[in-house]
Amino acid sequence: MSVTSFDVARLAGVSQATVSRALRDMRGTSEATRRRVREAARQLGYVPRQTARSLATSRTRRIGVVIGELGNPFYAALLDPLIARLHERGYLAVVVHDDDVSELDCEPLLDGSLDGAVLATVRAGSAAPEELGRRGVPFVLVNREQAGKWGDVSVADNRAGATLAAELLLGLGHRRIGMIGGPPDTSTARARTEAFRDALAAAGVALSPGLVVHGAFDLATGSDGFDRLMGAPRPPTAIFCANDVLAIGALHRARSSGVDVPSQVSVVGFDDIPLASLAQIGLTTVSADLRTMAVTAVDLLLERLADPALGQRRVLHAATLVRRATHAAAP
Amino acid sequence: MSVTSFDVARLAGVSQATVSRALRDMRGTSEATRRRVREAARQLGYVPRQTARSLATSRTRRIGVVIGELGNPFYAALLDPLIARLHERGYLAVVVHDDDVSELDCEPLLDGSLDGAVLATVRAGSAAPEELGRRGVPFVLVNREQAGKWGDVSVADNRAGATLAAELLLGLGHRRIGMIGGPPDTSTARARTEAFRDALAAAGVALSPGLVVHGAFDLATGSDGFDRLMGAPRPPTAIFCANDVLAIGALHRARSSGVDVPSQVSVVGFDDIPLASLAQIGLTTVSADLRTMAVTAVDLLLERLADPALGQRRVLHAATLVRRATHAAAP
DNA sequence: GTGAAAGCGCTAACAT
DNA sequence: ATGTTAGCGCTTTCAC
Repeated sequence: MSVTSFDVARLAGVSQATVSRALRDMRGTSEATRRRVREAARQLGYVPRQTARSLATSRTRRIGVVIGELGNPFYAALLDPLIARLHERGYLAVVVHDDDVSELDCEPLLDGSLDGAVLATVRAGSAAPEELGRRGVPFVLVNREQAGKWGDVSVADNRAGATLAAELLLGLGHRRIGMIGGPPDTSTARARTEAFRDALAAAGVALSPGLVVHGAFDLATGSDGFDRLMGAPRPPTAIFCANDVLAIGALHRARSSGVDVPSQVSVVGFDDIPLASLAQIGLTTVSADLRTMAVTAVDLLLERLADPALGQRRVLHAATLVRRATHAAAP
Repeated sequence: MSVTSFDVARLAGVSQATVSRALRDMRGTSEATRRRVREAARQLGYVPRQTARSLATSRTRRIGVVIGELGNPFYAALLDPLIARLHERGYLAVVVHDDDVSELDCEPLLDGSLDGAVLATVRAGSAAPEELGRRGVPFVLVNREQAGKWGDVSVADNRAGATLAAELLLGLGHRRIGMIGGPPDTSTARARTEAFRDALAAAGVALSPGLVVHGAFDLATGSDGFDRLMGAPRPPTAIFCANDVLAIGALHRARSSGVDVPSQVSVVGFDDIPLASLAQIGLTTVSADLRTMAVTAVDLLLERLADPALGQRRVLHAATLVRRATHAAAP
């Protein structure tokens, strides 16, 4: 078929094994033969077959990235630095689409075609971490986490972040506060909702059940949630959204229904995705530093590949408040 | 190491070859043994090694997707349906990052680890198409194209789209019109700019060189371009942007510099990325139907894998005008 | 420093 | 219908 290391060997007048060694600059090959081999390889346009190499070494230099719909700007914002970092460190990203509703098919992660995996969409009931752990596939959880004895973790300090949001709104004099939460089986939605509720409670403010809605982390949930909250008998003067996508959905509906933000109602998000900083949006939000979170996840995983004996690690990224244009004092 | 088809064979009391056949439901295996083999495989948690399979068959069920920074919402909007479609058809996407400035490293596309490639970022001088073509790696160009004797093509009808934009603005009475173009070595920027210029000329309106700026397809170029155009001695009353990202950058600057769109200046984009339809943006643009373009690209490629003798094909997707809130009659 | 040879775990052609 | 055997194209001992 196409050109193999045997062809290169023949042209260079050496054995196939020497070609293999020379091309990988292994010690135990003279500079002279290296040059001859390299020249022969160049002449023939030889590219080592990765599949053969993988079969022989059990390493593929490919990492699986399990992530949701990229139409969701949050996932796009997360995937970007993941891919960039993997690329920098000499790995290719194999994207495994997880629609976040049907159970993930783990087989592509277990068939030996990957050196490890980055899981960005685990839920409370996800089987993948347990499955990968038992089979010895190294992985890291990013963004969302799940208790378990395997896998490193790189997540935002969601509790601290939600507390910052609560303190901002309380400081602005808000007392009737609503929340648009995410899926309760995600660690992010859970931690953010609970910490926000706790922080309000600490100030003697209740997060009234009638002013809390839940749904998927998407624009529609944000829009509909905004409607529901503002349609309540006594609507809130501020809304905390469990992530930016929800918040942007809420702002969308605010605009189309003639509610002014922030004079009538404040809106605060979480994540600080790139969209949030667009002039037209100017969302006040909690920054989780997505880029650092992603880079850390990749680094944790690659360190583990280098040293499988490493203990389980969990990196919590500090959250900071980003004040833009969607918050104001309570009316 | 881990469990192989030999282990399954031993447990099921058959030969390894029979395991291979049974698990793939090949004709020439009795239903009884299939059941036994499947049961043994289940018991052992056997997953066929993809690398071994690939080495034996020269097929990997993986497609490379060469694409730019996903921080750019256009690429995210394009990658989403590409991945989804590949997934639907049983393929995994291996994302090969192309930073759009340094020369792409083709090796991952040539090392036999991919059945084919989708190229989304070709430029006039890109070597990849020629390289892949010569080596017999099937590929498809999506979004941007390049002349050449290999590879199928799935692109928008950029000329027709730009003509629609010109007609819209002319119809609104604009005569002093500016343009923010993209990189001149991309087929999209080129076709859109030229067709726009031609359409204006046909109406006796000149696209004055002083009112045309070029740059990368990013927000910064849109912002800076807007500044430059509006700072001209006689600023335009309408600006056509070669894509939505540029247009959103322009809108961003318009807002922060107190220029009202569309009463003072109209802005029209191209692509209709999801962002364009956000209420806060409401960009009037030309829809290229990204999703269909992506799905078509994948289908063209997979058809070619099934039948390599197929002639070269080029699918042009109709462009339509999407009227939102950034266009108005000339002041 | 280099060559010979034995795998890696499958698929597929060839027997039976 | 099933077993035997020969690859696929590398990496990696083990000799020399």
